[in-house]
Amino acid sequence: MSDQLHEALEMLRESGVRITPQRHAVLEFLIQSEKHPTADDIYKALEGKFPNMSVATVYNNLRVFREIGLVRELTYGDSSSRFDCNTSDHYHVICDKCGKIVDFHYPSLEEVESIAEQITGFDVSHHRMEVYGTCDSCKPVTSH
Amino acid sequence: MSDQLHEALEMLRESGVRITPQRHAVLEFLIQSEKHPTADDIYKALEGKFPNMSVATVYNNLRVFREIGLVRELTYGDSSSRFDCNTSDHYHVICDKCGKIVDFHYPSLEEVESIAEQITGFDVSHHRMEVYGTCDSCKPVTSH
DNA sequence: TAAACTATTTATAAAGATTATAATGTAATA
DNA sequence: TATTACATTATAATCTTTATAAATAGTTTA
Repeated sequence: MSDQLHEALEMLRESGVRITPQRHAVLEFLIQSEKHPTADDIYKALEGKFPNMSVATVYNNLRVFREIGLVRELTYGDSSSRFDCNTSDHYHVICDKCGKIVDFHYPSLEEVESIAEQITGFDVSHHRMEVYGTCDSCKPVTSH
Repeated sequence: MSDQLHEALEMLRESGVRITPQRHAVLEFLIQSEKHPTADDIYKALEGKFPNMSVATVYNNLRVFREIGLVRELTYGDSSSRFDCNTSDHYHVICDKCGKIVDFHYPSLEEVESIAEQITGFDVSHHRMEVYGTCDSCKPVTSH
């Protein structure tokens, strides 16, 4: 079992949240997934193991995880939210063509936050940023 | 009639798009609106003038405007898209409490784009960024 | 101008994602 | 064990957006 899963389970315990088989499975899938799955991705992936599991269970658990701070919900232009359990600071690069999402580390844009505070008078709490483009596999092949 | 509306109508003409009364009204509302309305906001705002107008018309026209490049569609965490006809480069600061959206000018983060290109191998086309926090009217009153 | 064609609107249905509800099941506690 | 609280399931409901088909209006062409 990965360290990350261990830590996550510990966080659940500390929050007084029961660790049910379904909850464990959703969490495990999220952590081992390199992608950033949608609720439906998770639901489909666990269909084999839990044939009777309800979509509502997936959504409920994702909400619990989000409230505890275990996962981040990513809302892009497309219809459904994606879930990311990598809570370390990072940004995402998203392919316009195939929707692939790649993590991308960059020093946090703290200056933007403080300038926004000065200009707008908001108490700034956080920001989000994504970069869009065409990934390697979607680039047109150059002809010679 | 505002210059911006004039320009927008000109762009529609050049694109060979008919300027119907409904289309004109949607565009006018978008331009005069300081907010960043949802499709439903627009629909409700024009109910008086066009009692028979269909929601589909609002969506259709917003799609047309977007395709021409007259408006930007903003997708945040909440359920529905918002539409912004300010096409000049700017970012948004969003209030976590009341949802207010304030425009905010900041030099474009071109460095981020080029670094993302180098790290990920994507052909980067654009990026998005929003800053979140609490606006002035939603700040708790400090007690002395 | 009349006919033909095209774009647009309307009304409605359908799709898709998410949330709410109620009943059932399961674990924790006294 | 009885009680309570939490979770899951199944299902319905909600909400946003898109699709479809019919009706309408505008444009083009003969």
